[in-house]
Amino acid sequence: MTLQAVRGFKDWLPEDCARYHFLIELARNYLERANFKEIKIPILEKTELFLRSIGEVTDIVQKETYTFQDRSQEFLTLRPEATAGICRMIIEQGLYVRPKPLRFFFIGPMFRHERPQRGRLREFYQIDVELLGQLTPYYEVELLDLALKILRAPDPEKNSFTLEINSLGCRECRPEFREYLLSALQDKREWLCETCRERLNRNPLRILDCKQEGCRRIVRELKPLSEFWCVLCREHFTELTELLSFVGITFVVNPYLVRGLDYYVRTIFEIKGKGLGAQDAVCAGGRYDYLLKELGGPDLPATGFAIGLERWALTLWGEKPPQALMEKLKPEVLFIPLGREAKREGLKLVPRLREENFKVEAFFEDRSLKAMLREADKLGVKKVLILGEDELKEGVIILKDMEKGVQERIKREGLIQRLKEELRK
RNA sequence: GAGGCCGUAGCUCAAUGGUAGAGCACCGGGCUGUGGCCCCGGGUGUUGCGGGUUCGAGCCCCGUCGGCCUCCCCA
Repeated sequence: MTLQAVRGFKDWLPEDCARYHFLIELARNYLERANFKEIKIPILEKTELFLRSIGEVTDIVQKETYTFQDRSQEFLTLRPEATAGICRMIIEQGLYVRPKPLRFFFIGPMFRHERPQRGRLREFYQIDVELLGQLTPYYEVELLDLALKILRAPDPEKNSFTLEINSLGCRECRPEFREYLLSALQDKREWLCETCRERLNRNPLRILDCKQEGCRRIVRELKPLSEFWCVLCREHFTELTELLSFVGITFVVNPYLVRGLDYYVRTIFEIKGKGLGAQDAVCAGGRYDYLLKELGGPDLPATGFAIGLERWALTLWGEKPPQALMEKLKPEVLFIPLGREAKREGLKLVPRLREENFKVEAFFEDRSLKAMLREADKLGVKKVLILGEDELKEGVIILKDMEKGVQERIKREGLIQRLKEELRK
C-alpha cells in the first residue's frame, strides 16, 4: 500500500454514513425536542484554551493532542473535546446573558493523539450536550434521562447501557479527601503499582480507578470519598439518587468513578456499553461549575455529557450495520435506455422523476440489456424503466417490476402516476 | 509512551524454508431487447514496506508502517 489514511483516521463508506447519520439525526431529534440548540465551534482553537481548561495536568495537552504551530508561529490544537470550545464561545459571544438555562449541543469530530484500538480512534465523532444555569439536581436527572433515552432509542428492547454515577465533592470538601488520600497512601506507597506511585504526585484521585488488583485492594481499604462530602454535596447527591429512583432510572453508584481534571465537581457519570472491551464508556459527563469562571467568564454552573458516536454504533450493531439501514441506500427506479434517441429522452425523463421525489439511477452506457439488468439486480432496485426504439415510436415505456419479474408497456403520460401508485403505497 | 498477537487476491482465510492456493466477490462468454438460477473461461498478487540470513524466504532475523488486545491517558 503506497498511500494510506493517517493512523487512527477512518474513511466513512456509504454504509458508515448511513448508520452514523441515522444515529445523529435521531439524537438531534431528541435534543431539539428538549430545547437544546445546535451550535458549531471551530475545529481548531488556540492551544492556550485547552491548557487553561485542562489546567494542571498540562502534559495531557502536550502528549495527547494534535498541537502545532501555524505560519505565524502561533500554537494551535485540533479540538480534543467540545466543552472548552463551547465555553469559550459562550464567553466570547456573550451567550451567558440569554435566558437560563442555556442548552446547547454540538456534533462533530474530535482529535486525540492516542494509540488506536477498538472504539478508540484518533479522529472520532462526539455528540456533545451542555446545560448551564443554576443547576438543581432536577436538571441533572433530566439530562441523564435524556442521555439514556437517546442511547436506547434505536433499540429500546435491548438493555445495552448501564449508568454509573458518583460525586467528586466540591471545592470545599474535595481537598480534604485529597489530603487524606495522600497521607493514607504514603505508607502504602511501595505496594502501589508504578503508575499509581506516579499518580500520587500528579493525579491522586486517579488511583481510585486503577485496574491493577494490588492497587484496588489498597483502595478498598480506604475511607470512601463520600465520607468527606460536605453537607451541601451530601444533600445534593442524596436528592439526585432519590430523584433518579423516582423517575425509574436504574443506576449504579460507583464510589471509584473519578475524573482526571480539576474543574469537575459533584456529579459525574458514565454510561457503559456492552461488548466494547476496555473502552466501554459510550457516554461520559459531569458538572464543571468552575470552568467558565476560570476561562474569564461569569460564575455559571454547568453540566454536560458527550456521546461517542462510533462506540454507540458498535454497542448497537457491532461492526456490521443493520440491513434495514442499508435498504435506504438502494435506488427505487433504474432507467435503461437502448440507443441514442432513448438516452436523449432519458436526460429529460430522469430529472423529471427525481423532481417527483423518486430515487432514480440511470445508465447511459453502451452495454447489453442483459448486462444492465444484471446490474439492476445487484443494485436491488425495485422498478426498471426500459426505453428502446420500438417504445419511442409508440410513445410507451416498459415498466419492469424486478421483484415480481413482470413487465408492462405503459403510456409515457401515465408513468409518474403509475410509479406513485406502486412505490408510494 | 510500554508490552503482546497479527499483516497473503476486493473480502474471509490456506500454503514443513523448496513452482503462491480455495471459497465468495469480480471480469469475459454461452445470451447485441430481458436480471436472479445454470454452464464455460479468467487468479485479478510488489505475500504491508525496507533490509538481512540462506543455494532458496510468505515462513527465520532486524527495522518500519498498519490492525487488534492490554496498560498509560481518557478532556
